[in-house]
Amino acid sequence: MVIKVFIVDDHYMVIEGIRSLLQNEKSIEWMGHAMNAASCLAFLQQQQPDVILMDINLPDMSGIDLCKEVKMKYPSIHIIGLSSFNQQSFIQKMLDNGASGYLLKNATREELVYAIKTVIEGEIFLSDEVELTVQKNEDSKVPIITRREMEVLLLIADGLTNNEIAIKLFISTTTVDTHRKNLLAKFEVKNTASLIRMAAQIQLIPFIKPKN
Amino acid sequence: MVIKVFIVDDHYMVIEGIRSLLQNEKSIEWMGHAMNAASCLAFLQQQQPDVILMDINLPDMSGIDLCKEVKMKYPSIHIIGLSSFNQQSFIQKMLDNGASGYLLKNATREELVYAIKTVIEGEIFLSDEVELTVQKNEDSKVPIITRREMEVLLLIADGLTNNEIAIKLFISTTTVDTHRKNLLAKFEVKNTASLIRMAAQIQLIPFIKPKN
DNA sequence: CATAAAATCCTGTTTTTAGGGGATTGTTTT
DNA sequence: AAAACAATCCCCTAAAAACAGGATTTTATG
Repeated sequence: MVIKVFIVDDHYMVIEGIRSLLQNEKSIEWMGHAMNAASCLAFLQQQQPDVILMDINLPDMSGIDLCKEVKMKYPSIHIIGLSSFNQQSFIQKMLDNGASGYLLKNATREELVYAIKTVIEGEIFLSDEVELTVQKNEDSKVPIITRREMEVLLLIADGLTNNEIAIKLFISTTTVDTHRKNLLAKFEVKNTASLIRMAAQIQLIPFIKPKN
Repeated sequence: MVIKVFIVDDHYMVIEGIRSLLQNEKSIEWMGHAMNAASCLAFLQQQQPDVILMDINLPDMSGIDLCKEVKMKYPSIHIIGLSSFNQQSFIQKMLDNGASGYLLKNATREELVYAIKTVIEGEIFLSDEVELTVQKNEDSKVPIITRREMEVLLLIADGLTNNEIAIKLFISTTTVDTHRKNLLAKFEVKNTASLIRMAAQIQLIPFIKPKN
């Protein structure tokens, strides 16, 4: 049985690289590619692959969200996350959203083929380096914050003081301070600098700074 | 005349992708690849290509520094920067260090070939999108900070206070405060939160937090 | 060698955060 | 219905950062 593979990545060179790596594999059929989430979903309405290799960073939607949506609509498709970074937070989220594996972009042909064959069997595949990270950073879990805390976090990142945030949200400064304290506690950091850094790294803070 | 091309990238899939894209180009000869700066430099001691496609993010040394070193030792080699991100700061630094062009990883075969042929002529090649960014973000210029300011910035991002930084760097707390003031001024922000956010977004702060 | 830039240090004041305690009202969730 | 959570508010203290306005020494660089 031939395994039908589809890829979603916004880097043409990566698509081409994977295609090239797979072209001599008789047991794998290349179905094509999409360069964003929208065209991926459009493609899936026509045909369904067995495995999707999905980049984490897409222009229109994060791979994490796309993964969730695809698994909801087509539960039988196996998804392998794909990215350059060995970021435990992303890997965890992908797996939580139904992904069957995670592959780094410096993987070899052998790893790639093995990953596809593993997830088809219903098993989980993780790159060697990824597994190490998952074990190593087991303690550094992504904090669960509330909606209000998120609002406050974003305003802190925008450079507002507690007082300015209070005015903006029509609440007392002491309330803002409490939210801030909770954020520091949940992120297990002791000041704003570390808080913003962590939040930026796990991509809680959007890149484009909205003008007020 | 055949153009000899070499590539330095730590992502196997990108190497394979470029190789695949170039394999039918008769005017281009594939010399091979390196997956880090060290093996690139080792290779150059044996043979010299005409063009090097160089990733910005390498495991052992930044592409920006490697670019400088290569151009110093082998001025006749043309270097094209390669990365996933359309980051004006990196592009500028690469060009300052002697690169002849900058290509995004979502470039097509045509762009890739055109880029190689352009830089061989001694001209500068920039991806279309890159050129747009260079123009678009002309106002939001990347601040030029000194080495010491960079050290302080990283320690701030690590969550250290001025006093802790002072102890670490064997300088006075007031000096750290001055560096901090200069950082705020150069980034045109008014507090630490905005500073760290901006620094994280232009990728001045490394992802993997070094353990002290 | 002269000038500019970088790195160092200082004295203040004001504002903002961090840390330690609370407490009350709703809203989920079990 | 009780427990857990979210969101709101309060007091107090100490530490840290931001703001202002200096100065000196070292290190590059034309």
